[in-house]
Amino acid sequence: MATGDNSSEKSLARAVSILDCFRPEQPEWGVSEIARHLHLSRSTAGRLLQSLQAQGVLGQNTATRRYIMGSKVLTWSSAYMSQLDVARAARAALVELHRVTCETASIYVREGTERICVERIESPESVRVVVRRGERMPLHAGSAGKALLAFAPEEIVRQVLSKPLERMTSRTIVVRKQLLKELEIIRNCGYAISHGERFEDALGLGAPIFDSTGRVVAALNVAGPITRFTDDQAARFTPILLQLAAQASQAMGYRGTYFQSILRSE
Amino acid sequence: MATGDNSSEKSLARAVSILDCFRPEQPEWGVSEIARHLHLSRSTAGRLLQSLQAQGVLGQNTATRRYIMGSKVLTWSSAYMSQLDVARAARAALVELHRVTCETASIYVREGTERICVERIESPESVRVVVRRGERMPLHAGSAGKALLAFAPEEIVRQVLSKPLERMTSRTIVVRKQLLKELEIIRNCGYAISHGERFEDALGLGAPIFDSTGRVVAALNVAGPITRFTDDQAARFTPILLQLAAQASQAMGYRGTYFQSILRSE
DNA sequence: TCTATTGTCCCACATCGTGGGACGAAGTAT
DNA sequence: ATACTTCGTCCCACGATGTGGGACAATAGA
Repeated sequence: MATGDNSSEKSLARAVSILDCFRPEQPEWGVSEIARHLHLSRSTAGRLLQSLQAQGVLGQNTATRRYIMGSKVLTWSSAYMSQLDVARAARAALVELHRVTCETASIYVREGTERICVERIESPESVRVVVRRGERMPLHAGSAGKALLAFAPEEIVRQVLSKPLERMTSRTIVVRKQLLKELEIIRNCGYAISHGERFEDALGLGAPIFDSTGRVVAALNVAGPITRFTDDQAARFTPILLQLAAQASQAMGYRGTYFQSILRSE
Repeated sequence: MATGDNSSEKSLARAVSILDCFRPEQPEWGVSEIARHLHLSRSTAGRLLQSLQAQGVLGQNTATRRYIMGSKVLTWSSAYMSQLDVARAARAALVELHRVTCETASIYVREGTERICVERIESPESVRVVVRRGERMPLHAGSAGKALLAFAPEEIVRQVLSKPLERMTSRTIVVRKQLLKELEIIRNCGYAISHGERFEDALGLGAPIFDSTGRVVAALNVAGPITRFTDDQAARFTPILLQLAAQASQAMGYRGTYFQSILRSE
């Protein structure tokens, strides 16, 4: 997956792997640095970087001559977002969830056996859960991940279980049987709760968003530090979360009665 | 600018122009469609699209075989954002501005003689100002644009004035002298106001954010439909906007007294 | 049903990308 | 200050790599 040499275009593949080097942890790269990192000659690395800059994909710190991401990728990502109508449909719910809870609220979609944060509003508090748009996380850890997994096709659950469940914190569920039981509970409750399974010391709530065909297309999530986001708070927010997930599902064209049956039984 | 054939890499340039086709207005493309649009042979277009998909840059609607943006661009854009520490420093201000006003709040940075929306929280209302991350707009129209321009280097002002000022709405300032006078006023007030200059029927407020060297690095903006966002409201929100711009500037390392002098004189 | 258009595959050709090496500039240690 | 390393860029000959035409089956539309 790291070196997908499946494609024929070599220079293109290299350009992509160059772009992949630019990450929040290290947003700036020099020519030789890239060359070393990707085992390229400096000529090649330099020329590719120049080309990418000429195309506006990369920018350059004129002082240090080091390269940084360019603003073009923002435009691309907005194209991605608009095609993902989940994000559009769920945005109102996201804003409302954030307004009510004042905690970090986010939306995840599943891609294969991972989930990706496609939108998020962070808590204004200085101690908060931080997630970045585009960040990938596992499905088995964290409320949003479990919510996605609980309603995913069986095939996906099988794939997730076929590999060892990576431990993210001391409370991550790593026992297969326990995870399956948890997914069952989630299907009954309509939401998932995570006590520090993904981030130590954080509590998270997650609920599925369905589309018109009844498939899960996303998970709505809110998470905060346990010092502030207590179980009492979580209990208060749960019906709101479900209400908003129902509303977002409706916006996606969902006409089923899953949420009604859950909310009635509460 | 459309066909930057400055770069040597041909396939790379083509790949980039393919990616540029994916826009919110048309997020899905077929092979032949792309080939026609960019005057490529179907073989070439198809192969490039396949490669881009293999790299994870594009996705594919398996039913229609048409291509869409892939989630990788989200990761790239988060690298761009993190390198832009403006966004980080100003996020708290953005959230607060949105919370207080319940209108669409956004952050713009200048790039050449344009501005780009790098972050935004949309109003939960159904009638609202809509801007997309990565969207480019002119500097002379709209509150955030004028705020950026008012504090930009003279060279930039000259460049903006050297071309005709494009009319975006009936109220856009298109007379050079009038724009210069407006910029003067903005420097005195510390903020810019736009009555439908960029979007017809919208009112916007914009304030500059400075960094440690005293240069403007961004503009903080809030905008809403005039039916709801009246002049009275604007007057109430102005000191808050200035306060938040001051706070964001401080987070960027600004130690000047510009905002104090403005806020004192109010 | 027939027809037009789609996406994919194959292949010969030459264009385009490649890496080695040389160069001056900038930074670092002595 | 000098010597040394490391930086980004440039040049160039070689050949790997990307190219477009055409054929193909599959699909969509009439």
